[in-house]
Amino acid sequence: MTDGTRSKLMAGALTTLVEHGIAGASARTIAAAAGVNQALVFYHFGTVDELLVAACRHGAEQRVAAHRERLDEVRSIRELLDLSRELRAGERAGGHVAALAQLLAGAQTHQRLATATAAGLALWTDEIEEVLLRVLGETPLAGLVDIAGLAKAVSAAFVGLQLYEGVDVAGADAAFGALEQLVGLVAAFDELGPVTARTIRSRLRRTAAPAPSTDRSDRPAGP
Amino acid sequence: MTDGTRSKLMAGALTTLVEHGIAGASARTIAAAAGVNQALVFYHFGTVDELLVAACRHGAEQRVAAHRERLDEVRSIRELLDLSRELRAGERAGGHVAALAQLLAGAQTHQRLATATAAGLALWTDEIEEVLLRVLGETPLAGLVDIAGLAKAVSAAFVGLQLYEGVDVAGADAAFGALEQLVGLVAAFDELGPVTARTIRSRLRRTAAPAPSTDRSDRPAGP
DNA sequence: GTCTATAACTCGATAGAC
DNA sequence: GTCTATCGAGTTATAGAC
Repeated sequence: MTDGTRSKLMAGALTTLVEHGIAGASARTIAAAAGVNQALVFYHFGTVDELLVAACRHGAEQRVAAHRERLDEVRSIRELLDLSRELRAGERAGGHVAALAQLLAGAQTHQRLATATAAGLALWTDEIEEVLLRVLGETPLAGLVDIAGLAKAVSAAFVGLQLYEGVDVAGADAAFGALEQLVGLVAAFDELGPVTARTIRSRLRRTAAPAPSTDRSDRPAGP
Repeated sequence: MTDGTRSKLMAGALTTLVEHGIAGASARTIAAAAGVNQALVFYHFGTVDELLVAACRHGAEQRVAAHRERLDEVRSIRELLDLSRELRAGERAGGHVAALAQLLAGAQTHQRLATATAAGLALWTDEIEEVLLRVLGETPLAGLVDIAGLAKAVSAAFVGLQLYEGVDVAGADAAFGALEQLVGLVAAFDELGPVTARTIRSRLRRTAAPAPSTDRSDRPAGP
């Protein structure tokens, strides 16, 4: 299951993206990382880009599947905070988001990669949306912000923070810290008595944003 | 001022990053975009990487300077929301954040670029931090979250959202929309009577996050 | 399926004329 | 400072032996 030249090449592609970036992801470096002959890239995938597309799909499915159980048992904002810390710690070792970031950078000027990365990211946003709905569903926030949009924002922001961490570790720590404080506030807000929450909710609703949309007209699109 | 081969090359480098990505930013393509001879890249900058470093620095300084006036006159969360919409609209045309995103992707595996992009990003985070301090200073939020960290998070998240927009425009719209609703809530919160705000503040303080740090031990660092 | 060999090309970088 | 010409290395991709 972990073997087979195709799998080795896809895994090699992902590690190459992390170690050499999208600019260094050539058929030769990938094949070297996979421990197979360079010509096999073209035999199995036709082009390097197609290998990257396959690797993106494969990697995203694998990672989401690996975390699904853990995601499904999140029931509160506090637990969500714990999980996000775990995910970040695991990411330091595995570098899966780092690979996605490189693919996303390459996708900006490459139609074929764009649809692939959009699909890969969608796997994450769908999962995150479910969790957010479960966790924020009973919160005053639920009626006031578009949870589906928020899930997308969270995914995209995480990629940006991952890139930032690559050039300024201390800065990224501070950034994550501030966001944790922010989420902690929402949790505290949630833990206020239901009466207080109801009061705040009605007062906010009077002054605040437009009603959240329930549209479903999203998904992929090329540049 | 806009002329001189050096300037043309730096401008050419930035447009090349947007149009061909970091993977396609070669001396030849950059020189073509700048309308000058390929050998001049090496005469003026020694290597392509050094040109990218210079372009990063030049571009960031130029963009921050171009927006400083506008940033300095932001006095409320609502105005901040308006400005962020303007910035995003301008970005669609100019692609300056898109270039930064490509540099950041390249920086993940390139020490020299890492310090340059970290410095470029720091120009933005410093500016954003000032604005956030001015706007959130009197808000209950000020004592509860680290504003410096929040500024870094905002910058990094914006880069991530820019990359996301490159592969899913509708998704990015939804993401930005949700974030606007969220910020709108903070604004509404801010506009509640001071008495209500005080009550909420004290209640939150009891259950919520740790005290914000005032540390200054951040800035650049290589991978 | 996997290997070697190689064609056709682009890359960074330099030498040298002007 | 700017140009042409070019070297050597690395690139995608294919042909053909095994």
